[in-house]
Amino acid sequence: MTPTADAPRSPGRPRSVRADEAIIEATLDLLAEGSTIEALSIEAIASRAGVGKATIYRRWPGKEELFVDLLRSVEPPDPVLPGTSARDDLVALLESLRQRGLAKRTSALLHNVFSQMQLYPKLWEAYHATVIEPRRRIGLDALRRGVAAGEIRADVDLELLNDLFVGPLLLRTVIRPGATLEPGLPEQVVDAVLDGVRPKG
Amino acid sequence: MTPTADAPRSPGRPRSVRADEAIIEATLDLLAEGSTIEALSIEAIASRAGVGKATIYRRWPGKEELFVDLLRSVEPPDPVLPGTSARDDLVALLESLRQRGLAKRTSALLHNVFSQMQLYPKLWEAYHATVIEPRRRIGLDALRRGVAAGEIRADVDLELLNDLFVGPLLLRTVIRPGATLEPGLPEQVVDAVLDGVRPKG
Amino acid sequence: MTPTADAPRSPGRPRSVRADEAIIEATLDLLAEGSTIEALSIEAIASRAGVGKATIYRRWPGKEELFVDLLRSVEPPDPVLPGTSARDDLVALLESLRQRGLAKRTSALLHNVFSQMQLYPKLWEAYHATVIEPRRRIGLDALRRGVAAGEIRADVDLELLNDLFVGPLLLRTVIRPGATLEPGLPEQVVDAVLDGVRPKG
Amino acid sequence: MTPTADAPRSPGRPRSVRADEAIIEATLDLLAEGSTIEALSIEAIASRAGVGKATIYRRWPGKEELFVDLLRSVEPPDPVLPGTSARDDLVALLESLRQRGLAKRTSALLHNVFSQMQLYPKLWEAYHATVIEPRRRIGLDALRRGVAAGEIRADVDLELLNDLFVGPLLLRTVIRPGATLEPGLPEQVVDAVLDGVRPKG
DNA sequence: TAATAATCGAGACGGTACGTCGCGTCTTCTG
DNA sequence: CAGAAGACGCGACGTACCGTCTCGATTATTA
Repeated sequence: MTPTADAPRSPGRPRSVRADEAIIEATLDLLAEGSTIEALSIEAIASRAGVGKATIYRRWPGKEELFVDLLRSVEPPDPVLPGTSARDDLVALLESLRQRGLAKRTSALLHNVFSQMQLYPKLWEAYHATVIEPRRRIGLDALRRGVAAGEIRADVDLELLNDLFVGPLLLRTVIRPGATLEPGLPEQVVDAVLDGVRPKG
Repeated sequence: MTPTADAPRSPGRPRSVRADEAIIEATLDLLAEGSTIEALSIEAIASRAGVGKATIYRRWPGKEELFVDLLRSVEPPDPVLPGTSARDDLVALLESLRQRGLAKRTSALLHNVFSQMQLYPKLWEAYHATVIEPRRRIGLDALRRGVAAGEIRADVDLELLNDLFVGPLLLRTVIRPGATLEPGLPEQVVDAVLDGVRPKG
Repeated sequence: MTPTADAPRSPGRPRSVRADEAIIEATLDLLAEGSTIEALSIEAIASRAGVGKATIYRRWPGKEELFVDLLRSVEPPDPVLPGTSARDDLVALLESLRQRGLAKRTSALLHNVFSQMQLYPKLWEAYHATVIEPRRRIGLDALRRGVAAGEIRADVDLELLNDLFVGPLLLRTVIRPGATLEPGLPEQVVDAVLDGVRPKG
Repeated sequence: MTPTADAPRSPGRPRSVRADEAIIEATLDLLAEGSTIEALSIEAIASRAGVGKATIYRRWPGKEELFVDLLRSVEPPDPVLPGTSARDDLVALLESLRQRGLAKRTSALLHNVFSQMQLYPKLWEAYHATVIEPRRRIGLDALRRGVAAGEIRADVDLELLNDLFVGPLLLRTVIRPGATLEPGLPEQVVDAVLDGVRPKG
């Protein structure tokens, strides 16, 4: 993950750890001060970090890659599912989404970067591949187990079903920031989708 | 809405409607050709539109404001619901969302602009108030009629239910822009949420 | 000379004399405030004069032509030569040059415009044709009369001779602006060139 | 003189000498092609020189300062006088003036830049001190030797006499560009001023 | 211990786009 | 008609960053 991963030890002066830290620190500082990604120039980072521009480019190909590393470092770990039932797994999954949504709202940095991420294709793709997709896969696995266990109908498109569960949370977090993310939300969503909303009988 | 809204008629030559259109058209063209917003320079728009840069800056303070107007200009009109049943209404509502997602241009634009807008609270609020909220209200009304008609359980949170229907479509359009939006999707979503996904019996 | 010269009286609303005056006045004001010709935009003149730009362009094709009129209005009249002798005529001619040189030094406007004139070919040519050339012709005529009267050798190139007389004055006025232009200068120059500077006998 | 004068060696990549030369060369080219100074944009110079605009602005604050340096760079070296006689010295001096006037580039440049310079007193003074004054001094020395050798009357104001010799050449070069600067001109001027133009006897 | 080699801060390089200003022309409405 | 007002397409302004490229000066490892 970090740019100074262990290598076969090459000759010459090694990369400065102080520079690594100074770059990261300067970037976080500038983001915390409210800079947009667009306004956050490599030149500004280098200047703030007291570092040459080339020192940054030596570590990352561009702005976006730097942010990918930055984002991954603050992303919470994948949720661990209880495995007791499909319902429990789905609730746990949505709960972790909810927690992140809450964190996102409290962390200026996260909010700042998240909302701009889609403008930077490489950044978005990297985030998609390393964060969103794995988590989607976890959800699909849980659904498959649910089908196998007879908890979920076998004739439903699981991709769609997954979106059915995740959609509302993501909508409230990303599309409609400010919406409520109250504690019971995951259960509500899961039960509504599992049971349907037609009157019984 | 448009920059040349009706005014008390100021002196001097009036803004050219042809220029208005040329700018909008050029921007949509460039976006449709795959330009990201950050790669979409005012200079390129002006050149493509056959218009001076100042003519653009005379209308909008910057790129962001231009995109908000653009967004509104491509926004399809509110859907007309058949009113035959809650299911039909919801399908019609989601179908209009799907159509919007399909329009390649519109989708690229939505995808690009949505996040940017969140950085400008007032602009986001304006868009929210004039586009998102009315449509949400239409959905909520349909759901209320469904409850009254006995098609939907009375004990469900309608706000949440609305998100349940809309979430998947928005997720696929905005969050996961490459995802499929096949013709039957609205029906699938509506039926899945109405019926639930537990095995029958 | 003025833009509103007498004409065959055309139909429609006549040119406003107030506008004429306002334009001239505004230009002189701006020059007096120290604006360079370059910084003196038509836009600034129009704004200062409370006049539309088209009103200026209706009178003069461009900036330079406006200045030509302005310059001519402050240029002293051609000198009247006594005609008593070639020497007297030349002294009178150079005296008028000297007077203008003195005026140029005292008038910020003249100094300002003169020193920039050469940058504006049309302005310079117009000035050359209407001011410099006629005065040169007057000098040449005086020289020819001197030759005819036997005061000046017949084998001298009169064009060159004229430059010999005028050169020093122009040099001190234009090229070396701080140089002295003391009262007796014209006589000194004329006598030196007429008599030569070799020791007598 | 050049913008890259010897300095205590500052950190960072040093200014490119190739860029220096390319800028100077491009400007001279454009001037030689007949561009007026006002038509000579920094953008055109940069483009012609294959250089970024910033590279020019890094060296000179603006157009004016660039031209001063240019002027000095094309200024021919001070003439070497034969010393055989005052007449020979003066002819040599004027010949060097004539040569300078003939160089098409230099002439165009001189004509264009001279006046501009007068608007910037310090720049003018610098040019005066380093170019004009030394050359004037050379002329004055030659005249003094002429007086000492009995070639020139002792009662003439040498300052004025110098202007008498130099004036015509400068007039034709700077004030009346396009005038003839034929080969024999220096001799003609020197002889005319030395001998006077009154009929002999 | 010396040579070698990759690093460091610094800053110049050729570019692209920025947002502004003025050009000279062209509408619009008002006198 | 001419007036002012001001928008139009155009092109240059001077600035900010881009990502790359020298510089002289440090550090390490290898010989």
